[in-house]
Amino acid sequence: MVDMSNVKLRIENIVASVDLFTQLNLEKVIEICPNSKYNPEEFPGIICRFEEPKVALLIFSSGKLVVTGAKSVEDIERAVNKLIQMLKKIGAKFGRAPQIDIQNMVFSGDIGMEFNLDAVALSLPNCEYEPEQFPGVIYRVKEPRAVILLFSSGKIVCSGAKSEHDAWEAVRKLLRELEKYGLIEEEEEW
Amino acid sequence: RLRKWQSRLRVSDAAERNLAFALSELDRIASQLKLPRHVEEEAARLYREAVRKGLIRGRSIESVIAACVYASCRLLKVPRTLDEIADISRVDKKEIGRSFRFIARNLNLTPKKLFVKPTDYVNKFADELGMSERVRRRAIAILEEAYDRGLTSGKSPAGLVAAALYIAGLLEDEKRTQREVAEVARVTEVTVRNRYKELVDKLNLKIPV
DNA sequence: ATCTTACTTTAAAAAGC
DNA sequence: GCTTTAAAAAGTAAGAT
Repeated sequence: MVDMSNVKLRIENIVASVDLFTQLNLEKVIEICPNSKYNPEEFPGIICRFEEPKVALLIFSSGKLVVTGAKSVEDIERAVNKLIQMLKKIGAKFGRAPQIDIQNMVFSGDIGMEFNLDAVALSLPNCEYEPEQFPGVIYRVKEPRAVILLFSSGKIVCSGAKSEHDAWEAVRKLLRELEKYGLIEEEEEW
Repeated sequence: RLRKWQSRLRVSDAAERNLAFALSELDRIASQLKLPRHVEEEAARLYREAVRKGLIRGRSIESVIAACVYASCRLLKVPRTLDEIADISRVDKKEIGRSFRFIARNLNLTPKKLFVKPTDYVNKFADELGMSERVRRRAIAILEEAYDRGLTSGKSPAGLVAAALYIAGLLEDEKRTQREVAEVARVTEVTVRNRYKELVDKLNLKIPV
């Protein structure tokens, strides 16, 4: 069993796609969104920012949304409900509850140990390490699908997971591989 | 029947034209960088393999050729910075880097195969700076100790070599300015300075004043 | 020289080019 | 493929002071 007791993960960002099941007139929507931007020439959606909960929303005429920057699923639900209340004042009708799908979760974390990334890159299969271009090792986990960036400090970034459980599973797989190739116990002998 | 034949001819025509363009671009880069023939040949081989595996889709021929040149240099241990290649390519460094990582992933060019010893970069930069064998040895010794002390992970190899040569130059009385080493290594003076500070501090190097 | 700001990498969706 | 959005990691870069 891989020891995960010293491993930490902290959620940094959640991205969700949402369907409100209502067509929207973006020209009208702009006027009720305080800090928003809408340039159909460069991007087809309204870019709107909420301060509470602190998220950014991309609003499309199809009634679909992308909500980013949230630190919890609850933040996303609150943001969507807040937007719905605003849209109701502008006359939008909602026949059914919005559908919210978590698409991506980004975590920052710490494995609690330093790494010699040259050694990791030499023995860990299917990893990328180009220190001239980026300081971390890039490791792709197939199942659950996620990508982990591993830095020499032992700090990590895990993205692509659709749940916290998947993120932990992905990190567990990375640790199993690191252990399998003898990259875990180092410390003194670099 | 005839139509099918013609379309096949057209397809092979386009493929040949693309290959001819790619190889002429490769020739141009190889001659400007004065690359040895075997490096150019390996780059051509990598490019044909990339085409065979359909890795060009969604990427420009020029970025893939530049990426193959860089990969070939790495595989054959002929030190060249990505910046040098980007200088003479129409594609920017970022795009070449992306294509390079993409073909490396798909042609099984592992970090191990692509690894170029810092020693090779020491010699390349020292050649350009006209520095002695004594300075090179000293720089390599500094780099080895830095590696053993865990000071190199995640850092730019070019920046580390530049700083090591700068320090070795000071220690062996063959000084080169930070600006000079930064220029050949294609990093900024600030990077040389940062690596220099860390190496001198953590390896307790005594720099003559 | 040092500071601040910004960009490199990862993931994913939205509608349209 | 690209466009836009958010956020972290650690390194490097650029422009200002």
